[in-house]
Amino acid sequence: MDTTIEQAVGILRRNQLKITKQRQALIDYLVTYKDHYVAISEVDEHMRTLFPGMSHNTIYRNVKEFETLGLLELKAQANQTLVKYQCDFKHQHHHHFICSNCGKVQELDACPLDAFEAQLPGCTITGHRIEFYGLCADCTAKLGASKSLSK
Amino acid sequence: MDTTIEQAVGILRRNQLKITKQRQALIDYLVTYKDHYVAISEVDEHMRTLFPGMSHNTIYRNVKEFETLGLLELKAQANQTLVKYQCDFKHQHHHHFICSNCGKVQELDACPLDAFEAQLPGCTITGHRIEFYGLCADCTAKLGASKSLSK
DNA sequence: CAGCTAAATCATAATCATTACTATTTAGTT
DNA sequence: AACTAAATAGTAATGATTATGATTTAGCTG
Ligand SMILES: [Mn+2]
Ligand SMILES: [Mn+2]
Ligand SMILES: [Zn+2]
Ligand SMILES: [Zn+2]
Repeated sequence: MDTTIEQAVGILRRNQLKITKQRQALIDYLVTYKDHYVAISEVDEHMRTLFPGMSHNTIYRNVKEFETLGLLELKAQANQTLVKYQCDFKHQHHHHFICSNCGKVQELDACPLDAFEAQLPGCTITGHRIEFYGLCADCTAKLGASKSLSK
Repeated sequence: MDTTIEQAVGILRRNQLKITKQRQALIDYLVTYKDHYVAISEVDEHMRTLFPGMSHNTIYRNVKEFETLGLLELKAQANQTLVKYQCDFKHQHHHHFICSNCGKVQELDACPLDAFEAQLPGCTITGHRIEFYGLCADCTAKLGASKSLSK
């Protein structure tokens, strides 16, 4: 039974990508944020403290490459791309609840795709994104349910 | 019975915003794209052909202001913000199907919020986003259902 | 209609995330 | 140990968005 990191390295290997110390460190770092989105600029900043002078290009390129391998999930935000380690490499279909306060991501199951398909006769549905936002149980307990937060 | 544009102008008026020719033109332009997302850079470009030398600042500021008024919907994309005229000013809750080929947006009803709420005990759900992507009926007919498109 | 004033716009430049490019280094192989 | 394609470094460009201070104008008042 491989660790999460060994799984990731295995994926790189299977795709004939070289295992560089920069990529190792990138994976290590992202795994520690496994269930949170991180701004890519923070990733950039972190990598450049580990490897002073590391090229922005390298960081951004690897993040994108890792996404196409299914290692990471990217999420466009205003003026920022967010990065999250992929919850499951088997790509089991699921959706997310994201805490607006602590950033924690929880997985949800059940997918209402079928219900919506019926409303789109003649269309070809190639994908969908379903996300819920709010306060996780911990943050609800701490902050109360009365906070007004971004949708 | 007001036209769509008169409704929009009424909203500006009710919020004590001045009706400038720039804002008029911005509304006019966006109404013609009523059911499509447009890249804000295209909006910028268009406005600056109508008003040569118009300040980027003015365009971006107004777009954002219009969003807070519920006139527009914004959508973060990698390196670009997309803009769409709000389908309905009454803010009836609904979700979207977006054609990856022609960009047309169709509204969907039914909302699976309840089903997911049950999976989040103790959490406070403040919002959600549900979007489907693919080919609309027209594009499916034209292009066939065999295209592989971005999720 | 002329005058007033806060709001809006202009004009210009700065910021900041992301990307481009080319020289150099290195992982993985033989 | 040598080889080579792939990866990285180093440097600068690009392009969307925002900042700032001067100028103009919409809407109001008399
Ligand atoms: Mn997940
Ligand atoms: Mn709509
Ligand atoms: Zn689904
Ligand atoms: Zn809903």
